Amino acid sequence: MRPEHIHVTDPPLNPAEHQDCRGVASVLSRVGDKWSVLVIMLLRDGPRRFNELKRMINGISQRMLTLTLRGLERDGLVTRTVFPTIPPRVDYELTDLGRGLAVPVMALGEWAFAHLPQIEGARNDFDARNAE
Amino acid sequence: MRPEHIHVTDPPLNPAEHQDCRGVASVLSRVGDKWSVLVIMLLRDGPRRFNELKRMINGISQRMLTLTLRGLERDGLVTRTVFPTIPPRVDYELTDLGRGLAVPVMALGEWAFAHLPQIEGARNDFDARNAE
DNA sequence: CTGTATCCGACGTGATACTG
DNA sequence: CAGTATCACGTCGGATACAG
Repeated sequence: MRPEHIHVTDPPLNPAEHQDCRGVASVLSRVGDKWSVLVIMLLRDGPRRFNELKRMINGISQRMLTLTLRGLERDGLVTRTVFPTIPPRVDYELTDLGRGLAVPVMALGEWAFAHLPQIEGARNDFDARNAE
Repeated sequence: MRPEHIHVTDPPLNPAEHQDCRGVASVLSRVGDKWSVLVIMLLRDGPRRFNELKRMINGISQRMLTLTLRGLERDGLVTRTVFPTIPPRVDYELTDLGRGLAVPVMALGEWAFAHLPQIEGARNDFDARNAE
């Protein structure tokens, strides 16, 4: 979920750029992980409770939802507010940063959705050629 | 990406939408993997040979470069052309599809770059609070 | 030069059981 | 309800050796 050391081009890269590269990669890897984007999209409509999210994402385990939300919270993309009631209630809500991230992610998602046929076609062709 | 194609709500989800969701996720996961985006960015300036890429991405193993390029080729994002010379020469080049993907990926990358300070700040705060 | 084959450790993910 | 703890398994990525 959080790959460090990403890449190091030879001489033409100063330490500052190197840091940036790793940082950007860490954000990209968050987008690529299995549940984060899904959670962000669900939170765009407003705050949600833990089990509410769990039910909406049919198929996620309690453990992975917790880990995903912790990761998003750590990056400042989501806030976690606990209501000290019984039974306990915890709301998760997108921060401004999280809503900002949602914009380019949506663009990427829409591109993916629009070109899914092409990509899946290419995969089928490739697999067919490879199977010969 | 439209919400209805992202989340997997419980009853209100037909098989077709579910397929779309998985497809989009597979594209997102490609963006999140360790080397693919980097390779795509390097290929934006034109075709490159295998070892040329390997040298540019100091730190990638031969194995991972091969696997990454195969994956990109399979998805129709990159073409692989072999020159039957001695020694052999193989050129990799972005397809139109690949160049198209580069656009939203760049947007995401620029957002990440611009907000890196905020994200890293949030991480530090979170880790500091957690360390208490 | 451009790969493939193999081994291995690290990590991500899920299932299950337990707690405040 | 909202987690934490533990285990088990599969995949990912790197190192190395070898091949066409």
